Amino acid sequence: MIDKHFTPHTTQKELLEKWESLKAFDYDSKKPESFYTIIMPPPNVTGSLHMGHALTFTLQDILIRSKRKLGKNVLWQPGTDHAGIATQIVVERQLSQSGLSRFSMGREAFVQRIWEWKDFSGGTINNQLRKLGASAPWHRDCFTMDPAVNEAVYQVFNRLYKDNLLYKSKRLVNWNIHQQTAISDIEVTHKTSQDPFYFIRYPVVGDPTKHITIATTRPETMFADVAVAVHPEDERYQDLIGQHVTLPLTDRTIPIIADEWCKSDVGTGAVKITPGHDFNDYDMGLRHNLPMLEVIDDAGKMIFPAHPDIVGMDRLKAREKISSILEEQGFLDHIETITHSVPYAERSDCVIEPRLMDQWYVDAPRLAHKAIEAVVSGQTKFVPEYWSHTYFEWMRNIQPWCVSRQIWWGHRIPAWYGPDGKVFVAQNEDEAQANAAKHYGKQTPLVQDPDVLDTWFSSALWPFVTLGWPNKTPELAKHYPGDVLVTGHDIIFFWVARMMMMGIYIMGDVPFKEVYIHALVKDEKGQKMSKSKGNIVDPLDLIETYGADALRLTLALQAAPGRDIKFSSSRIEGAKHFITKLWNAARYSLMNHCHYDPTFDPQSVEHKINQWVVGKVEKLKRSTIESLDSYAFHELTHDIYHAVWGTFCDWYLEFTKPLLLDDNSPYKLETQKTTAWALVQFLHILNPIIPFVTEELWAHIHDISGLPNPALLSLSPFQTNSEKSSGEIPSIQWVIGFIEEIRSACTILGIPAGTSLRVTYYSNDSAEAEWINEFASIIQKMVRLNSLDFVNTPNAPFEMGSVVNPYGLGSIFIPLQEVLDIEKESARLKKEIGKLTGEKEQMSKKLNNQEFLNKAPEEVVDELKVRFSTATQTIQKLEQTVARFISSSK
RNA sequence: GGGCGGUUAGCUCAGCGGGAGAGCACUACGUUGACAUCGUAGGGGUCACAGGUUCAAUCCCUGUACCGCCCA
Repeated sequence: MIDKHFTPHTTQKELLEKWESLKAFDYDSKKPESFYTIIMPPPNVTGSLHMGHALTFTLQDILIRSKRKLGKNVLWQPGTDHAGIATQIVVERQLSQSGLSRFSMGREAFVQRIWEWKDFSGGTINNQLRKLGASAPWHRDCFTMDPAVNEAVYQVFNRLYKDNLLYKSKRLVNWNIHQQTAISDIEVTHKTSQDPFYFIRYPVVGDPTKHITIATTRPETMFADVAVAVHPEDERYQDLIGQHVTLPLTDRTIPIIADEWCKSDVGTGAVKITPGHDFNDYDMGLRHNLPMLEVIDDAGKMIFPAHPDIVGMDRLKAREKISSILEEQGFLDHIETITHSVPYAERSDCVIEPRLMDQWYVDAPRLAHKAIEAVVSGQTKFVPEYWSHTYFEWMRNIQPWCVSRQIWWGHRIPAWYGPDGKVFVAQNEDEAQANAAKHYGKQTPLVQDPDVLDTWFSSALWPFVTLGWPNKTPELAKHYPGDVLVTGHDIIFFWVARMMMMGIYIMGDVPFKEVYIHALVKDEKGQKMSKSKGNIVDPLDLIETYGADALRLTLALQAAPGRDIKFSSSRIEGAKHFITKLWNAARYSLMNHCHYDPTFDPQSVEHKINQWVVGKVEKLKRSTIESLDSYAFHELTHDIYHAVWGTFCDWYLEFTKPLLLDDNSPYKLETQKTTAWALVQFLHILNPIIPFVTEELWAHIHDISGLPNPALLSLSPFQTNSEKSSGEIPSIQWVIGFIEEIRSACTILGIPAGTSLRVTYYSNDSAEAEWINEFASIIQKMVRLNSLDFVNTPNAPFEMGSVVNPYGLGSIFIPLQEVLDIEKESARLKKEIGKLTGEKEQMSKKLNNQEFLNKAPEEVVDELKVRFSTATQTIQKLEQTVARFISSSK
């Protein structure tokens, strides 16, 4: 017999080893020609598993395991990402502890150091995913910095360059001072902040009595001012537009210009224009053909032509200093406090400094066009659909994508420069040299661009480079486009959009047919989990404490579209209890020799209770597949949860106890086989969600049933019997209601548990007579009755101290003599009458409404009529009883 | 400022045109030969507010309030 409790630890360990040694989930392209593909969004190679990973990979694994069991040749392509800046930051921090920096080490040694770190910690996350139960073909693992991927990245870079979709340009970029690199728009976050708002007087040229007062949060950048702008309709400044002002502390004069962008109600309505250090000003500078000046260097320090007193200072320190200089010299009008938003670098938490620089850009607006079309036309669908709005919103306003990064960890840009700065973009250095020789007419030394590519550049190619592109591999032919990309909404811009653009550009087809966007995992209070808040829940701790199955089940139960998951321990405890329940149901079945017979035909069963459970299980199997196809993970899991706990454990197993205990029952063997069959079906359905415990039980069932060692449950096909849908079995539903009715009455009346009950059912309905007769022993057992009789008359007699409970077409009669508390019973009946009367009134209102009868569908009207008459009869019966109580007690 | 989502039982959330649901928590009873990580039953909700559409609205539409997220 199997143990009393499921022990996740041992099972997980054993099964992981078994799956590994059997190469259970390895990919074989020769398998059936019906494919199912998910490309794993690659996690950071040196990262470790967090709750977001746990959710996304659990959902993907549920899809993959389900499709595998439904007979598809599945490919769940694993892989990891080099995560340029993030990884470099980690290694730089390690170095700084021993007083080193990347600059002191030099590029080659530093990159070598990162590779060492990658080799050391690189397997971690994949191993953690294995612990979660992820059934990926790990032998196909890919890394974004693999030589093959590097080749592909270079090829795409070259192709984009030749097609004029990639170019180098001097523009304003988001400069990360700490990392000394440019970053893209979406790596910048804006934080609301309260800061001083400086009002500064700029004297008007030619009229010493006049000045224009501008307001700014960044006075230190004034030395790069090239204009003052006002709104063209701002009445205060009409006479000044076109005139010039002297830039305080300098002898430069700059024009006053008019531009619609200016907001008259912010500050004084006049704003200084610094195209070299502000994005809005940069755009205005282009519109008005203004020069662009710089006063801050790449380390955030002030440079010439700033005031000599602040040159060399950090820009934030310089701000205070220049404010006091302005005040001394009488230019500072006053200072207010303003609430505004300040751009920060997401990863290093420092204020972004917009700077003018040469960077490589991908012409995203041109690539976006087809990527938008693909979603409009439905080639790629978002689930839930509304996320497409977010996608469209971003794609339609997309800016050129800055892809160069001034860091060392990543794909070095395949561009080489000649002595005169002429650029040679090539697949490799040899090719660049050859081109240079052709260009210069002789061998010429070249220098490779020092920058690397944005990590997302390689991630964007992931859906096809992992399949072998640019080689024409069988995998590429079979698995592109993939079926679905599963990810969180925070990643739509990063992954989805870029994969779409690159997939369509390179492959001529979308990278996936559907994008399933799931929620984010938050803490118990709904706050984002973060290290600084200290509210991180570690999925590995949860696996340790509750088991991987419990974690997976918890996440799946809560994965309703559009809602974030608030994670709490009470939830995962509930999931663990479910697993225990399943385990015990199996244990009980095996104790009762419910041996599994693979040749058993569930459609052949004769006992109604067996027919009933077969019908329920078949229905569950069908709904499971439907839920899966619509990514309704929570629906799927809830359905199974209630089928196992409610239908199977609470009713079926209790119902069949008398059949199993009676050695003479002609239905004993059938019931044993049905029980085992149902259990095995549950294991099949549950396997994709909770793979460990189901696999373990599957082995036990085969073992105890005397069957040979079976194939893994995870690899055993799951079949549905869609055409044979067993109809409802009305008798069982009736009996369940009957039992509930008696139990409820007993509890409400406070009947002591041990009271011996002799129940009689009064009805003149022949079907009900049959059902009572058929299920008498089962009912007696489940409600613990001493006897259950049937009398073929519609009305139960009135007897003082007895309960008469209307049920079905008749009445349940329970003599209680001295045990019954008349007061309680009257109260119970009156409450019931009140409730029913309310319902009845509402129904009669509808039934008296001619328009309802005319316009409502027939079945709705019919159903209401039935409910109305039932309620009417029940009320009548209840009122009779109450009336008798009253008359008897007088 | 623009966009998206949310407001349903004490808590966390399903449902989304025709009888208000689940899990957890709570109360009472219960060691009936799988399970106390359990069983049985019970209490608890003008489905944010105001209009509208409809025979019928928690569900659709409009507006208001509050909460959250994204973008500028």
